[in-house]
Amino acid sequence: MVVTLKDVAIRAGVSTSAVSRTFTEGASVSVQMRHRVQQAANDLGYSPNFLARSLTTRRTKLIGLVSNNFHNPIFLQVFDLFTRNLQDRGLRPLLVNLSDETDPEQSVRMLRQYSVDGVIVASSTLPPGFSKAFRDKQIPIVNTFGRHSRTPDVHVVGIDNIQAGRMAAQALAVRGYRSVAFLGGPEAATSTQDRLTGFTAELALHPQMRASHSFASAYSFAAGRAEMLRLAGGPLAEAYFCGDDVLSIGALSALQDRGLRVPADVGILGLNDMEMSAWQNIALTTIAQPIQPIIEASVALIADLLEEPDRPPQARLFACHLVERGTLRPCPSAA
Amino acid sequence: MVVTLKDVAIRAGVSTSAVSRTFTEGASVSVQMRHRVQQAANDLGYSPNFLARSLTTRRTKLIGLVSNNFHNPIFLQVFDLFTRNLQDRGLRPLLVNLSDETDPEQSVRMLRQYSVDGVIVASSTLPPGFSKAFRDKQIPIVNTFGRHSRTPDVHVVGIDNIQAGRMAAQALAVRGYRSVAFLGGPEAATSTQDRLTGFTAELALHPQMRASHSFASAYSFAAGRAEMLRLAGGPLAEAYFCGDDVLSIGALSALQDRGLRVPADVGILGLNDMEMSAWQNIALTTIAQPIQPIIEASVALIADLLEEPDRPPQARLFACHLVERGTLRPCPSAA
DNA sequence: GGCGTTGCGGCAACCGGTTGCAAATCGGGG
DNA sequence: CCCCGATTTGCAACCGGTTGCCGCAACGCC
Repeated sequence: MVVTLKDVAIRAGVSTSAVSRTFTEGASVSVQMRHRVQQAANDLGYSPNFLARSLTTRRTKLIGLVSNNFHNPIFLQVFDLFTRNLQDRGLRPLLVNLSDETDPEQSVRMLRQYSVDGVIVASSTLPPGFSKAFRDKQIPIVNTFGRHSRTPDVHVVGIDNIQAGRMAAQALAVRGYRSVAFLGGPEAATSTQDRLTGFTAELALHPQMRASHSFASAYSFAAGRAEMLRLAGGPLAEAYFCGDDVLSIGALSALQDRGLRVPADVGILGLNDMEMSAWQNIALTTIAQPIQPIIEASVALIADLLEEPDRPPQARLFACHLVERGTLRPCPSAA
Repeated sequence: MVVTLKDVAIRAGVSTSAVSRTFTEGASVSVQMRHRVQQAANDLGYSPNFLARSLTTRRTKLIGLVSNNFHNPIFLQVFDLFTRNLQDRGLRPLLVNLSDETDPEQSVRMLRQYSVDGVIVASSTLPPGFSKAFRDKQIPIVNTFGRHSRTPDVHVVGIDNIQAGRMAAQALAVRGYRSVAFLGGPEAATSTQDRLTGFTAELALHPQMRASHSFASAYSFAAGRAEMLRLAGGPLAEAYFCGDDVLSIGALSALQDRGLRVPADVGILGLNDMEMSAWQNIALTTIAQPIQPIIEASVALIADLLEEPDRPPQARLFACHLVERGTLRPCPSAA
């Protein structure tokens, strides 16, 4: 049914080694032999079985791509970029949905059973023990969008969330807002904590500003909207730095419901710059994560780790920048 | 380094067959033996290598998940549902990004090289010849969101786009719109063609209605916006049935720019009911595809095909329903 | 012509499992 | 106690490849 190495060998009248070698980069075969084998292989429509090959080479070129957030629209771009970049290097993403119900342990075992060459976790909330399980088995792992740390226990690629928090505070300060607030994502997420830390630290340098904070239950539209509706029951701040774009848009919708105008009555600042934030009927002012460079770096890193697995864990961080649209009042210095 | 079957066999003092059998469903092993082996396996932290196993069983439990649209936000839900449903059945999605640049032929070969048990193509624009390549190799394939046909050459799960087009026309007719238009996706997409066909056919039953149509260059916000901006250069219809939600939102943004109010000045009807359409600051009236049932059925179908590959190709279609929100004027009968 | 290199190709073992078959074991009935 | 059938276990071949090692032939050189 399916054409194997042996079939090709028989048809070409050579040994199986010869066939194997013509399909192996840099193996010692003469041009004539290679030609003859390729002829036979073409006739039969042969192509080598990667899985059988992996048994001896110990390389599957499979990369586990793990995410636990399939609701934030930003992840569509993320998947697009990951798959393209991996494919360009001849690597194949084995997608794992690590939603709340699924047991991390089990995913770890599963990925090992498929002999993945490496794992990319695209999440700002890596389950504890997850990375360790892979390190113990010498499987390269990269945590994209992970937590910044000077001494990470796993390779991290992403942004410095503390710095992003500071940038948000500065953006609000320079626009003359006096009372501001942080509307964060889930309190337990490290990204939320870090952004708040940076935000608060920077505001401490501006004693004239009053700050407060609260948390949404998830990085989602519904959660952002619910939290802003709750806040609108009392006195509002002049501007809100939301933990994420999708939260921001939820908040915008709540404000709109309450008859408040943005940015005239309340300012909103997001973080991520997902595609929808640029939609003209949303026009969210936001702090952009450079997603493309982050993902390119992640894939480059995992590819390097396949060659050199013992490189010590390191955090590779990219700078954010503010994208000015229509949800904060203009910067006086620009005016 | 890595624990193998043989290691377990030695530690338990039994043959490798015995070990293999304790890890095989329904194999003939005594309870004592199973116990003894499991003990040894636990001590060593052994779990079987799926890829090596697949060599003899000819089952990898890998399913190729192919998409060529990573820009339509609806696909985030699609991926979420696919991965969960596949995982629940012990199947693993090997993700393939079949973007414009990538050669379909190559993807086919790649998937064969990884010995996928089956392939799901989540696309309304399956590249020609794609399905044939798999059928020739006896690899089960399901085309989710594929084209309806009474005699499909591949299993299709999705909606009847012609019917959906009719439903759109009815929805506009019953709301008393007299001049309507179809703002479709790319003209070459079968989904676009079918929706237009149904739309036109239904309107033929309403001689008092005037209809026209045009196409956006892609199923994207930018394309929808650009096309509506172009249309707004001339006289507009009273209502537009857009090929897709993301097009609709682009169109909404264009109308807003032109100072037109929806639904007071122009009506917009989408198709898909993606998450963002329900966002209160968008509130798109749209025809909902029952995505969850479609994907559940797709996964169930591919699972069945693994057992019974020769089942003749069939189209499994689900009914759509209208979701009333804020972009069409109310239905007089409801008033 | 003899000899040392060099390059190429085949043999056979191996990667980590599964499985048909036959041998070993066990229990029960006569 | 023996025989028979059912159950359990081990042997060895096999899945589809790769690769270390050795032999062979061709080549260049003296």
